[in-house]
Amino acid sequence: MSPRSSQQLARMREETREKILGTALQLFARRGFHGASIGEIARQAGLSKGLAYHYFESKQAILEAIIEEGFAEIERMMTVALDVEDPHQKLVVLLERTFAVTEQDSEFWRVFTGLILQPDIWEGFQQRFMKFFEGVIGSFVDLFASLGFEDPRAEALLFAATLDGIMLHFILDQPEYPLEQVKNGLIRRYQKR
Amino acid sequence: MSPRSSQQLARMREETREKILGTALQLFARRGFHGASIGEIARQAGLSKGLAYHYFESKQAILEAIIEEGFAEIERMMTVALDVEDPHQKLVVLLERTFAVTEQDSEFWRVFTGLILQPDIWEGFQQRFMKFFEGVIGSFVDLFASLGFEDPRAEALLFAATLDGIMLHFILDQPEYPLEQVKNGLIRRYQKR
Amino acid sequence: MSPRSSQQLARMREETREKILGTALQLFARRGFHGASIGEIARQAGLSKGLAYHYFESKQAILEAIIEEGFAEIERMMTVALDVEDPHQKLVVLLERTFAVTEQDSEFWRVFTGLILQPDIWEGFQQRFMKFFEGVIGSFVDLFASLGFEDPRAEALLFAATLDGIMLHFILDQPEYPLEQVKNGLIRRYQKR
Amino acid sequence: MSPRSSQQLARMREETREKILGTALQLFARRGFHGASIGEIARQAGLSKGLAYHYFESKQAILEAIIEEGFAEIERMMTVALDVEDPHQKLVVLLERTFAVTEQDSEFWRVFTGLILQPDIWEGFQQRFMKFFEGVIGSFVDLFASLGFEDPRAEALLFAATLDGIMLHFILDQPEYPLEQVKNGLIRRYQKR
DNA sequence: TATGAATGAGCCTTCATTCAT
DNA sequence: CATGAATGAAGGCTCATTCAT
Repeated sequence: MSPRSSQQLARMREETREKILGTALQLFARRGFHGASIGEIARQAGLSKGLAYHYFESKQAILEAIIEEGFAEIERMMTVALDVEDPHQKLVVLLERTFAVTEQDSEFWRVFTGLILQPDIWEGFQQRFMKFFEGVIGSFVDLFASLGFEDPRAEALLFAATLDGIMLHFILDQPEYPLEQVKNGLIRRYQKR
Repeated sequence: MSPRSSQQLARMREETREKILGTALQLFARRGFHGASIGEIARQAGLSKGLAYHYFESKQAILEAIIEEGFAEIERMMTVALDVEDPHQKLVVLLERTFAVTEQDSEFWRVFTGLILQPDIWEGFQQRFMKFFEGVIGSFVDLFASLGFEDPRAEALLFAATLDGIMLHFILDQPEYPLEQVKNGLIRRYQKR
Repeated sequence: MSPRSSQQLARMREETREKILGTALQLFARRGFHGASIGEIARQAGLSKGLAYHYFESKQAILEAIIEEGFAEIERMMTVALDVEDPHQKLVVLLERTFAVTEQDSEFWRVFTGLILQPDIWEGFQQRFMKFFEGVIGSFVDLFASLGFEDPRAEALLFAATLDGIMLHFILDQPEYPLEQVKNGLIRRYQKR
Repeated sequence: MSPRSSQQLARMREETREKILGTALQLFARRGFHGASIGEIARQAGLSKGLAYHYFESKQAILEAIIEEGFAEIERMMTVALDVEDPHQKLVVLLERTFAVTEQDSEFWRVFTGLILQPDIWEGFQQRFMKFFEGVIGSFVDLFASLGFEDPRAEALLFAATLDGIMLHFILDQPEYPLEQVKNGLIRRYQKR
């Protein structure tokens, strides 16, 4: 009733929500969306199935929230790179941020990549993220243009593919993958010029 | 032994088998392994659920057959690249074959990538393919060594990531993705030296 | 913890559980374990198939619960006989109890005997009951020893066989079988001495 | 075409028939009627499913043939006992024959006992065998009457129960069960008088 | 907010049986 | 006589979702 207790309540709600989301992310990553069950998510999150449905109206809604929050964090982390003026510096910051995100949210990327590969599920998300990807490619093109590349679009596509390929390999090899070494290799490649 | 001409029988069996495998590939690609049902596969392949089980002992076995056949074809297509002596030429042939395989079997790659991302299902396949991937990376390292790279291992990792990233992007954008342009960009990059 | 009165809940659970077990016992008795289906059990018990699986994790588990509960009751009923000191009196009490159990739980005995005859299913239960049977035979041997039989082991085996044979015949002929008359015949046989 | 070859053919038919029946008996004994499948029977008998259906029109028919043949053999073996005049001698021969049959056809008895316990399947057989059982009990009554028992019917029931109980125990303990010892115990019991 | 009983559809799989050859 | 491809009906089991409390 008091503002204090309602604040506490809101915090608890938020904690439960995050608990569900975190557990679901783990299980989606391990078994895929169809392979993970709400029952297991609830049990592992330490709450009842019914309660899970108080927080999310469906399994699909849980997935949507995961993707939404994942992208919110990614955008948060990447905005830093946009402020850098010097193109060489910008590329370095961009790489550093990208690798940091990759490393930090590897479970999210696993789910996200799996999702994107499944037309049936991805369909509902597609439109929401189209602009995002186009924006990324666009800023890559601008970057490589200002770095003086002959064919900045081709280079941007290669660059994007390389980043996603690294992410994929990192997800799969996880603790063994030499992310740092690969990052430095990339930085060197674009500094040499 | 058999009252039916055994040749005719074998052909029928092979046709039905391929029909099941092809349909399953499509549906696994569209909905993922867990999302696709044997019922739908059978219906779309024009046969009864029971018959599908006459040909494959489980859903898992269908997936295994798909992966097995897919890799058989890939190995068939890639062996050509191994015969080329000149390193620059070899890299070009390698790229050409890789892109051809990517284009030809994009549905297979979609399923395969989705599979690799799902620890639960992948587990059973892992061992079978470990050697294959290690072999690929190994031959990439050799190639870049003979091309005179300072750190051929780092370059090989980047190269592999780039190829897989391109494959991923191609799968996702399919008819729009400028595969040819990207391929030429890559060839140019390694020819400049 | 629970929003429902937990007492009420426990009672409901127990009632549903017993309903399932009772119906399953009937159907296992009528059609055998493999011949009875969960669907039919559920329908006849007035609940959904899904709910049956909420209470028991498998058909096998239902059977196990039936056997477990059956034996619990039998042990409860037979312990009385153990307290009797005088051997003649003990044998009479033993017979009386045995025949009472036979009559009361004839459906259970039908299922149990069917089970014991099917190596595939019985396998999983064997160990659990070995000690029980050995104990029974052992106490029969002691009894006939204290009754002064020359070869108490041989007599115990015959006695056990007779009891099980009577049980079998009673199960099969049910309302017509002259259980009382047979019991008296047995008592007379061992009193004559 | 020649009488010789048609005889051969008949013998082959008979052999195949017996092969199916024998294999089915084994599997029914191990898994029960519902638990054994025609597919497994055919495979284990070394022939095709289709061929099995040339010999028996249904799974039920196989079971019927097993029971029919089993009883034919039992009747064949038991007729010897009927010729004996002296009651004491007759009882001994009867016991010896019974135990021989038990030992020789234990798999059959396992199936038969399991069958008799399952009202649903047994129903169809009941009438066919009612006379047989009544006849057996009747001859037991006569026997014990001529042996001078006060209540020959009660003794006959006990005797029958003992025999069936021994059979049950023998089936279950198989190689360990001291059949010989038990048989001698029984003979002694009835000789003492 | 929180629980867990309850449902019903659907999934993988098995199997008795039929039939073209 | 003999084969095995083919079917269709269950059967055991799972699971997203709802709902009374």
